[in-house]
Amino acid sequence: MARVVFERADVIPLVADAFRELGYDGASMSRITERTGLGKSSLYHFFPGGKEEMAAVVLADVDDWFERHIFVTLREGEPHGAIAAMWREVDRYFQSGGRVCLVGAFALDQTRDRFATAISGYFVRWIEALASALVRLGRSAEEASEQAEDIVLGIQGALMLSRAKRDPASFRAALHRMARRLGTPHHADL
Amino acid sequence: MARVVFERADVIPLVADAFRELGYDGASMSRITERTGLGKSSLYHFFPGGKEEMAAVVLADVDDWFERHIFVTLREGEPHGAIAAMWREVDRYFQSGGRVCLVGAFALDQTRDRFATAISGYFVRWIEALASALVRLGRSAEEASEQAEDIVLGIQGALMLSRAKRDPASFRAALHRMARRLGTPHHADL
DNA sequence: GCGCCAGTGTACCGATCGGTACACTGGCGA
DNA sequence: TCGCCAGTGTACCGATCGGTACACTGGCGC
Repeated sequence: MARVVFERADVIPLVADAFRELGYDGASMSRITERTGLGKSSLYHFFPGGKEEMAAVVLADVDDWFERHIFVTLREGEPHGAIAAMWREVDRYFQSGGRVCLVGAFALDQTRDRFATAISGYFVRWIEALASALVRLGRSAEEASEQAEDIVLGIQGALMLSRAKRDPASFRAALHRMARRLGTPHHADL
Repeated sequence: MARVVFERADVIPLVADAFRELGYDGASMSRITERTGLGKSSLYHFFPGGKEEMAAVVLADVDDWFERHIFVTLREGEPHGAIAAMWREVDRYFQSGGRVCLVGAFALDQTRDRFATAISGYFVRWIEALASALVRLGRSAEEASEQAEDIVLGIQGALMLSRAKRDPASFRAALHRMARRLGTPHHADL
């Protein structure tokens, strides 16, 4: 009787998808169970703290992904290349508009208050990292941080709008326009 | 014994606030009850269809507000004035970043699927109305609709970001930058 | 002055919520 | 080979979910 056995690292992305698509309140234990294929006992084995711990871990995992794939490069890499890489990674991570931002989703309702520092930290660090790359490109600190904020806010808005219109393709188009507006090189095929 | 008696029109904005702040799933009947001050019986009296009808009515009410205060003017008014009015009304409606967009909140999770046409219609009509004003300003149809999409998406993103950062003031700042980017006159004091 | 009915409060329904208890299975290290 | 323990399934808990039933109140139209 071949039984499927998971370990924690396998489970996190599955739980993340459930929260991302359903929201914190919409993701009931039974729905998480359905989507992940794990029973409640397995879920509570990995996350003794229950739903709240699941969400916290998932949030930290998302943050870690962005930190490693985008923020670090933005802070330390060659700015033009780092920004071009950001466009690529953002498009990839959000599956060209097929996926919404978990952090953004949590930010909108009262869930924000449970995870306030994680949520604001994610956005603040993204903006600061991007601004630092822009500063290294010669822009003033003020201009850089305004532009960085506009980009991050634009990505979130583009995700929401493409989902609202059921038009994932509009996400990529918006990404292209933002890249052009920023005035840094980017891959035409993104 | 002075008892408070509501009528339907009074109740809609109260229910709207509950959904806006809690999301569809987060807004349980008991929480709607607390926030509105109405008992369940009164709520079901006004909305026999329950939660789903409440959300549908509230969505239609928001749509109607934007249609009357923003979209109509955008479609038919003098373009510069109409766009300037849009900035003002948007800032007012969203209480300078103190309030999130109900339609956007519903768009992110599975709630979108319940109210798909209402949600996409709201954004599509906003974008088209704004684009029409820009066309009347002499911009090409393509340029106008791209710029309109960027503005609407930017407003949504700015709302989300200001809430995530707990920094309502950043919403106004983002609004100002968008207005400047659009290149149409707007009130400096918004 | 009286009847109607919009609006309300209270009590209740079965279903689902998040969470716990506990017995079990099977692969891996000693 | 055997014991341990990470991982699992099943059954259950009280609380809360969305929704219903029904009696009541009081202002407005006649």
